[in-house]
Order: sequence, then C-alpha cells, then structure tokens
Amino acid sequence: MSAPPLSDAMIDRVARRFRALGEPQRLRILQVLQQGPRTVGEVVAALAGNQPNISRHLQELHEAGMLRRRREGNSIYYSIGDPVVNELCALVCGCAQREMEAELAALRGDGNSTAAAKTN
Amino acid sequence: MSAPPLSDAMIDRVARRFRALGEPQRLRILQVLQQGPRTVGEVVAALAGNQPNISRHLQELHEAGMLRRRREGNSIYYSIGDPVVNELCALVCGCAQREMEAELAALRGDGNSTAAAKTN
DNA sequence: TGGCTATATGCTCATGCAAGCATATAATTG
DNA sequence: CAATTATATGCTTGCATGAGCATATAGCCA
Repeated sequence: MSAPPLSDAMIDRVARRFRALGEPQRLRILQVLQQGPRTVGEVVAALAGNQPNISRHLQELHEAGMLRRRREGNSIYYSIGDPVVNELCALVCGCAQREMEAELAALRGDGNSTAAAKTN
Repeated sequence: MSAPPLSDAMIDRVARRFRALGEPQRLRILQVLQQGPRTVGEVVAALAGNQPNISRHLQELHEAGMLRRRREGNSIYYSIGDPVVNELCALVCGCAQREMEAELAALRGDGNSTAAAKTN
C-alpha cells in the first residue's frame, strides 16, 4: 500500500527504459560513454561493430531518455544524459556479480550454496 | 577509466536482469509483490491475467534472481528476493515520471521545455 | 485409491527486434 | 557546384519471446 498502482502509460515508460538496458550491445555502448562523450564513429571504433548497428542503438538509448546528443561540425556526440543510468548499472552489476560469485562457489563443490541451488 | 570493461559473461547477466524488468506485465507482477509475498493464484487474481502466463513471468523473474519461491502446502509463494529490485524500480519510476511531466509541460505549449524538445 | 486444487509445461501463433547490407541525408571543404 | 566524411534510414532475414490454449505434474483430502 505504499503507492497506488502505476498507470499503464507509466508502466510502459518504465518498461521501455529497462528494455533499452536489456541489450548486451547497448550496455557495452554505455560502458564506452561512461568514460565521456563520444561520437558515433568513436563508439564504433571502440566496439568493433558496424556503424548502422551502433547508430541505431544510440538512437534507441537516446529515445529512451538516457543519452544526450550534441552536434559538433560534422560529428554527433552522444553522452550519458541522466546520472540515474550509472546508478542503475552499478546496482545491477553489483548483484549480477554476487550471483556469479555464488555460482562459482557452488561449482567449487560446497553443497549448501545460497544462490545457485535450484530450490525447485 | 573507472573500471575495466566487464566480461561478456557479466554483460549478459546484467542484460538479462534488465530484460526481465523490461516487460510491462512483469512490472505489474512486481508491483503486486511489493505488497508482500503472494501465491501464483493471488497474482493471477490481482492482475486478471491467465494463470500460465503469470506463472511463466514469475519463473522468469525468479530465474533472473529477483524473486524467492516458497512452497506452502499446495501453493507456492513468490516474494521479492532482492531489495535491489525495489531500488531499481524506484529510480526508473522517478525519471520516467519526470519525463512524463516534461512532455506534458511541452504539450501545454511552452516552447522552451527541457526534456521533450527533439533537439535534432 | 480417486477427486480436487494449485502450479507448471508443451505447443503454436504472432510480434518485436537485432544484425547486416545498401543507400540516403547532413555538414564540411575545395 | 562536386567530393568527402559522418551519421541516419530502408529493407530483409532470422531469432527470441509473449500470449493463449490444452494438458501435465504436485500436493492435499476423503
């Protein structure tokens, strides 16, 4: 009872943002942009992807409200436009890492691990 | 240079979690579970969805490491198993709401809005 | 055991969407 | 203007996945 259920419109907005973050390639792009603003070409070079692909991912992140765009001469600089993005990534990275470590521990053979035991 | 780029395995784990949150129906389920543990049937009743569909979404969230499962007699209780989930939702809800308000303000006709102006 | 309830699982269909190629637009320079 | 560089956009293909139906499994009770 902390809050009334969100409207469908809000749910969709929230889902869209999470979905934008749910693509490995886009997460890699964000990793690059965490070092500072980059042009499309620089991101392409950093990730060894092809240009149209990267360009579309950048647009997707931009339309999801996470990136800023700035034209400079012939180039376009993208940069992380909402500090929330960094927090989100940090949070999820943290628990993904804990999860990974738990699985490793389980593989090392202690039968009473916390996270990996399929408690079905 | 804050951190070395994450391994592909980590990227995939992180992406999976975000993807799990990137579905409107799953967000609604989480909203229900934020009020406390619920059986599958209770979630089904709360969302007016069909049972197999809800069950699958619950499993997906569970496998993504976000929900706990507890058998009680014939029923199975799912509950939010990682407080990070609440933080994530709160963060994204916050900025989605700001975005929505900005768009509304733009629609009301002030030409110098902050977030909605397509700065292309 | 059989019947009942609660949950999970095959299965199919339809949709979304990432990847990759070719090409179009935009801005710069000569 | 033409040529060049940087970015975006059509377009197709293939795969992932959500919805919905029927059915299977698991646990409870008589």
